[in-house]
Amino acid sequence: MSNATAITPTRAQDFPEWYQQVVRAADMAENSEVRGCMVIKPWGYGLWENIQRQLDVKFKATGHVNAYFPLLIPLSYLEKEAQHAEGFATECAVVTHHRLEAQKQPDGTTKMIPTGELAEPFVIRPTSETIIGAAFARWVESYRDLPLLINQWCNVMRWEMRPRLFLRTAEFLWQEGHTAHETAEEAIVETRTMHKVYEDFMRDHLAIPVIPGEKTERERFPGAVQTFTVEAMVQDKKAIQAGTSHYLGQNFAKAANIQFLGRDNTRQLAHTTSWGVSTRMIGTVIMAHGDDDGVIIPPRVAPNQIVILPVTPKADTRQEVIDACEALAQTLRTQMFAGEPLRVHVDKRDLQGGAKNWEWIKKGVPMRLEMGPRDITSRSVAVCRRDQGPKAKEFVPKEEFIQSVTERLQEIQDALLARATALRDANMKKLETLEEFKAFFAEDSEGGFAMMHWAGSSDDEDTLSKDLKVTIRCIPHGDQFAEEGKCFLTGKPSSRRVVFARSY
RNA sequence: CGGGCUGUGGCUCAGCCUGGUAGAGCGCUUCGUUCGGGACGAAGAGGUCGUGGGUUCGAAUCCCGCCAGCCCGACCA
Repeated sequence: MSNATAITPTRAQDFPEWYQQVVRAADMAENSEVRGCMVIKPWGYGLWENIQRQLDVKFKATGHVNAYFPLLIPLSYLEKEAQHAEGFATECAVVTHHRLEAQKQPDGTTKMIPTGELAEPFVIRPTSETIIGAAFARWVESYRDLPLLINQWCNVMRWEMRPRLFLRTAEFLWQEGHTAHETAEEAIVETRTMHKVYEDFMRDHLAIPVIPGEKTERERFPGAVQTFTVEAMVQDKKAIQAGTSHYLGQNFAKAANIQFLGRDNTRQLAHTTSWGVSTRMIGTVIMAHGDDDGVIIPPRVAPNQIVILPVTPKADTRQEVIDACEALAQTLRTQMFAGEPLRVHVDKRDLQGGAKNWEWIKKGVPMRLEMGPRDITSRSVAVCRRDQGPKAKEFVPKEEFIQSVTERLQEIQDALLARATALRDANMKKLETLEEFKAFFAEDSEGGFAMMHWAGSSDDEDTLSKDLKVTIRCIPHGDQFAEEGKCFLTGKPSSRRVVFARSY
């Protein structure tokens, strides 16, 4: 029995269900017994580790250092910045007690009763601006203490009503950068620098082209002066916000009292920024690159870039084949790809070859190698690329393969980026009128990114959001968006197009 | 937080209307055949049917309470 595709349903049939099935088939994560929280399994976590390590290099290269702050935030801290507090109020988990009392029940069981109520409750961090701000206030006295360039890798919790693996979970992993600066100019440069880091990372490491831009007031981070975003398009033509960086002005410095004595001997408030990406990136990778046979992971971030599948048709040559595979793996591991040693795995499990092969296809390992007795004799390997069909197979002389392996991986990386770029470009349209706009986002139409002239208000945005379920994803940077025109809704003059889309 | 639905072996579900103490497919184990390959056959392991109470000779099945989860909205990295 052979299915046409490994994943049912296909993307075209039911994209959300396809996504769930792909995550499961790739063994990346599962829903846990804790509502809204997921178990990230080794294959999914391995991807996160690579994202984390590679991003961390970029953070260090731009002058940041890592630190760690408490999981629990005093409730009063959240009350310091009104907009911020309001923004997160509906999704906070609150810790109110600090001990349990074992209470024997008549039926012999034990119940644990929370006691020891806290005088001031703690909130499990939904983000750490407030508590890091309090630390910054202690650390900063003089302009000589600035800038502070801190990053934290941690978990946060937002009590989401409708969780989905990786895309929206109650607890998720992320990094949050927090910086404090002497001047607004410096803080804005920092915000833009990190925005660029995210853009580059998405493109060069995850093979996902993004549209960098600024959020409108309505979509802005609560308490921020400016929010920058990188917006990616995934295969159902919806937008997903992949990373944000915020220029916070002096709002949080005021709230947390981050003051310093300036060069002119006056007391001044610092200018702060924050920026982050989360495990949502994994969901973005899956939806951007996956096909009807499962996940496709870009080589640069794949937990294993190459899996070697020993072909062992006869018991008496089995060990010989496995030894040859191990030897090849060792040779490959001495090579570097994008600055890191190749990650090669030999799958020696005693399973049927076909089942094993399909397992790795569904997991999205970029390259599979098959080696059997005949290949040993002919000194060749069978090479299968995940960005090509499941049956596509090229027999390559072993030495030639070893010489060309990193180029081949780069080809896959490039092919994925090219494919994702083509998809995005094919679904980005410049539209002029409200009628065109409505047709573009009609229930039965494909949708995509609509580039529109816009001069409407936040209320206008609200209306469009309610009626058509579309939002302004960003006011994009870049010359191709700069042109004179008239707002499609209000008719007011506009000098730049904005990007509208449905979003995750 | 509003509206709808569902809780049965690891997973997906049937059985419930018309009460008689459990079934299928997938997965798992073993054996055999096959295999440059997501195969086939046979045997087998695994469930106090979410939970508490009620009706009944007898409850997965009927009634009431509770709990949990899912879907559709509002919210969101």
